[in-house]
Amino acid sequence: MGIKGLTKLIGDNAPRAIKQQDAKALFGRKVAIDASMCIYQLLVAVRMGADNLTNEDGMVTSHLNGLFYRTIRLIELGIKPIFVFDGKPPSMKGGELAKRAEAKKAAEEAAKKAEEDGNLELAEKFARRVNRITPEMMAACKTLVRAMGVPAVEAPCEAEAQCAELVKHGLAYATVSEDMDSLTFGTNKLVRQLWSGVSASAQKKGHTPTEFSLDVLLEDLDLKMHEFVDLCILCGCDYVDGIKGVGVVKALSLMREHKDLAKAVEALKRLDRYEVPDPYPVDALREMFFKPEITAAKDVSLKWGKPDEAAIKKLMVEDNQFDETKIANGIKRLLLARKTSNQVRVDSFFKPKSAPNAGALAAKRKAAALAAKSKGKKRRSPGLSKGKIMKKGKLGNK
DNA sequence: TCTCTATCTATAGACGTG
DNA sequence: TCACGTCC
DNA sequence: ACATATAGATAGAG
Repeated sequence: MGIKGLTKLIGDNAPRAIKQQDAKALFGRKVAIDASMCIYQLLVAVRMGADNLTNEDGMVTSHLNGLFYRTIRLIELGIKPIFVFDGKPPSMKGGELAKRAEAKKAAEEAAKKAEEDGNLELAEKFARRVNRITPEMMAACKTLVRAMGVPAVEAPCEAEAQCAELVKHGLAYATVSEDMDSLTFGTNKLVRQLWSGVSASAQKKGHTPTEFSLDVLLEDLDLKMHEFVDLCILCGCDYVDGIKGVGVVKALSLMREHKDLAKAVEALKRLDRYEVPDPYPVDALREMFFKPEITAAKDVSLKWGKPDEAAIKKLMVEDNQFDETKIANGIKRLLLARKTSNQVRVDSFFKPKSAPNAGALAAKRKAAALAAKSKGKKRRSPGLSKGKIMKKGKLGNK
């Protein structure tokens, strides 16, 4: 998912656009969270052996557990979350890409894909995915966060695109997701791995939230937004496969040369050692990022209210058999934390920490090696302790 | 030899307890 | 503080 | 979604 190799491209060519910082740096900020991604993560991770946690009816509840505690922690950190939920899957992901762009070739393409199991596989995966996370599960998540006094936004289509809309219009400071195509959708700030810096247990693992800045990245890559979107498509995205032999580096140089996806693709087609997906509907692909189906920011209202204690208990304890004492404790924490979150952010308080530049990946590795040797006690960067702790963890697991 | 891509492989949540 | 077991 | 997705490491192509 996302854009193939984009993280590396940014790390190598626009390291200024990447900042590693403590979750505390988001104090007082509103953040638009890609709820589906968050829920997927929880479903994967929270299990007893092979099975998820379930209620007495056998319905999965792993995601509720995580969502409950994560929301509490965010509020405790003074961060104002907005959970944004996916709507219907975009038509282009269902293999209908061609249908919209070149209706004639749709059938042909489907057949071809069945043979070489390119996009079709992706489509199947997507369908399976939708089946596993039931509408009831999503509904329960919305009920929970709303009961906790946190807004839940239902996107008409992709949550990523909706998050970007909220950020573009100042309703949120950043999108929280692991998916790099948030940037392609035009969010100016993207925070990845937020959860690493949120829960007490995750913080120990040494990971830090990473903030990407679109404006800086465009400046340092010397690309206009539309050229950046073209670049992302060329690298391979959710809507079209990449081209074999063309990675981020080649894609960037192609964009530098041609300044235009259509021209770059034409150039590749002329060299017959590249297999360009056919059809390659440039305009329709661009439209997926520039005109995604979203609810306009002006039609979205966000309210952070007082937790509805009874509603939380009904959902968690009565309907899903969570431990009453634990839930009560959580609610207590939530109520207490609300005082903190009502404080106003004072920007001057948050000095730009000159973060250990997450950027130049190669440089980082070198630095780590060097640091290991000299053991100088400069700033204790998360990167340093990370290595240690992770090694320990690895041994412990085995 | 070097740069870039393709391929392989390890890892995965949050909390309380002892 | 860490590693582990449990959460539903 | 541990019957997967991702990122970092490394092998290998050009």
